[in-house]
Amino acid sequence: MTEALVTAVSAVLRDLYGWEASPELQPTRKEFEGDATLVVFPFLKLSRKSPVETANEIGAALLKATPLFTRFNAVQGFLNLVLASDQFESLFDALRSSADWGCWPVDAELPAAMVEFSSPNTNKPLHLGHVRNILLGHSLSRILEASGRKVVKVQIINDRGVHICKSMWAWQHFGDGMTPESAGQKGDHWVGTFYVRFDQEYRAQVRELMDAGHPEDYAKNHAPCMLEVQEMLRKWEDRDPEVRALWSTMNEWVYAGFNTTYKRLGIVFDRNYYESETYLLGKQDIEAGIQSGVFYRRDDGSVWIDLREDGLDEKLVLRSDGTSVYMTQDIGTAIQRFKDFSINRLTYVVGNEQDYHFRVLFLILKKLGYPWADELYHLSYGMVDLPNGRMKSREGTVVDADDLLDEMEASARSLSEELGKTEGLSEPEKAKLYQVLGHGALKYYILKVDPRKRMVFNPEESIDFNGHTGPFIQYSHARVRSILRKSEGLPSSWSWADVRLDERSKDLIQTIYRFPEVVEQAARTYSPAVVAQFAYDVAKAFNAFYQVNSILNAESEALIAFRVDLSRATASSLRRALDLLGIEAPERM
RNA sequence: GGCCUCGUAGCAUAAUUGAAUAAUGCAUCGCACUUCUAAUGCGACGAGUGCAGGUUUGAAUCCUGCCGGGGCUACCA
Repeated sequence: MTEALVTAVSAVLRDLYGWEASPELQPTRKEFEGDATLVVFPFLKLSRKSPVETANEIGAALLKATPLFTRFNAVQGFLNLVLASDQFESLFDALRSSADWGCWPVDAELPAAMVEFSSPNTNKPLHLGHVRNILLGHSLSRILEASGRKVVKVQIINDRGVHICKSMWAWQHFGDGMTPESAGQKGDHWVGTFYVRFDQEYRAQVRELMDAGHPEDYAKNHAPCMLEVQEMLRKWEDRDPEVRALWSTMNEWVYAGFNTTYKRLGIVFDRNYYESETYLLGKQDIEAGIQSGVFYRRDDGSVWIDLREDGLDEKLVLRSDGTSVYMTQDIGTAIQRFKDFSINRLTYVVGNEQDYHFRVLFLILKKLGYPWADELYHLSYGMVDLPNGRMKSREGTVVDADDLLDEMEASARSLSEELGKTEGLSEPEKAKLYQVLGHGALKYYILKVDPRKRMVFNPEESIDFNGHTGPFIQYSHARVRSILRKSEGLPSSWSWADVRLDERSKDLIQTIYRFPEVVEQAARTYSPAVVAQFAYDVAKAFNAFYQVNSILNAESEALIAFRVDLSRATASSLRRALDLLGIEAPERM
């Protein structure tokens, strides 16, 4: 709803009842006549009349006060207002006057917003869970940019610790000196096989020790391979050149693999943080915090914070031997980031199993007195389940990201060829199209769900191209573009004097008009799902319009020109909305 | 045990953060292509929102209890 409507309605409410708050106008449900609806229940105590009488009273006053409305009807406590046709005309004038309707100009003065996402470990390839994380992080970044912020995208790579030492140990023993190239494997997958190989070896050794009569605890702590891995970790920390060399070689393999997947998904980071460089951060901040009384040291030397007054527990921030825990490092890294960049906001895209961690982290930073602590946000997304339950690596049900993308592209190919839609395209064009469609299906399937909710990933539904899906929206876009291509050279001038709006056109205009509010809401609620819903609404509204209105064969030249303009606005809104989701909009499909 | 979270048609998701007869898609059944891409549109069928109370003019949304799923509860997060 436009400003004008809201101000007109509030003026009348002030006159009538002395009501000062801003009224809530909502779109009228389709089953009633009207475009905007005012809920009148809140005014009953002031009007001291029945809901219908009150609605009629307000409606009559509005008609008298403003030309914005032509009619109204009162149904129970709902006042349905019919907008004057010229209101839709000005909506359309507004939305097509802007070259990028829906995107707010970037405020260069404002510090950037940082978004951390993906943040993988370097011991195994990316899987479906990372995919949700990555898609959310990327889309959120785009949405924040569209809402007028500069954005800094970062990931923190967990490149050190026992996990990578396990892979290193296994490669030393079973790798035969082979590299991803010589093995013909993607680097992250290659390293991942050694992580798995280590686990097999470890379990065998534990079993052996137990068979020799040792208790389970002992066996787990004394398996030779595990002792060697721990020794390797110690050497890593002592910067042993040999260990460090192998470590960086294997991590490089992994990064090459990750980068291939990121590139495929269209993901770019502005800055990578590596734990090997940040894991010592935070200790000084803890010391400082002890001085200021935020933390306290126990007799054994460990350092804690007492959050019981805040409804949480006591939390360790430094071990008794002086080494860090994750919290220590996260405190230091957050502080570091505000030094590294001119930012005033930091969002972590991390699964909801870490809700507690982030509550504590943010609270600690607040207590340490950082003014930006209020601008930290944990976009806590739900786990991705498969139709038969949770992904379990031990049961081999983990969905690999690369495999998934392959399957999506293959499905797009077979479906498109079955429909015979790709005649005349070169093979590279086809490959590109199938990638765009397959990824579009996957991305939309994941992003249309509220990030906070746990979701079920059904492989069969995810490759669906009909209904509430990415390809449906892409298809709608392609159809509009096809019409626009054919409209080239036709007369393009028209005026409102020659055009009267039908209901479908009004719906379409009203839908597209919401774009800026949608972006604002998506940014405010950190929810790409809001944009996903909008894109679907636009596609549906256009298809409904298209079904009953001929565009290129409309009755008059003016009407053709108008409808072409409306189609153009539709296409660009669709393209931009999809772009905010990280989805490409093909010209034809 | 404590804390956090979720429970909406057969399935998957919505519901502008408290408003109208709970929306959309899939599935099922039916209708519409000599017309700008039918990967489309239109219609039918299908839930009263886990259960029981409460607050409110009004509750899927808020409160209480119970049932059920998930997460966290380590000097790992």
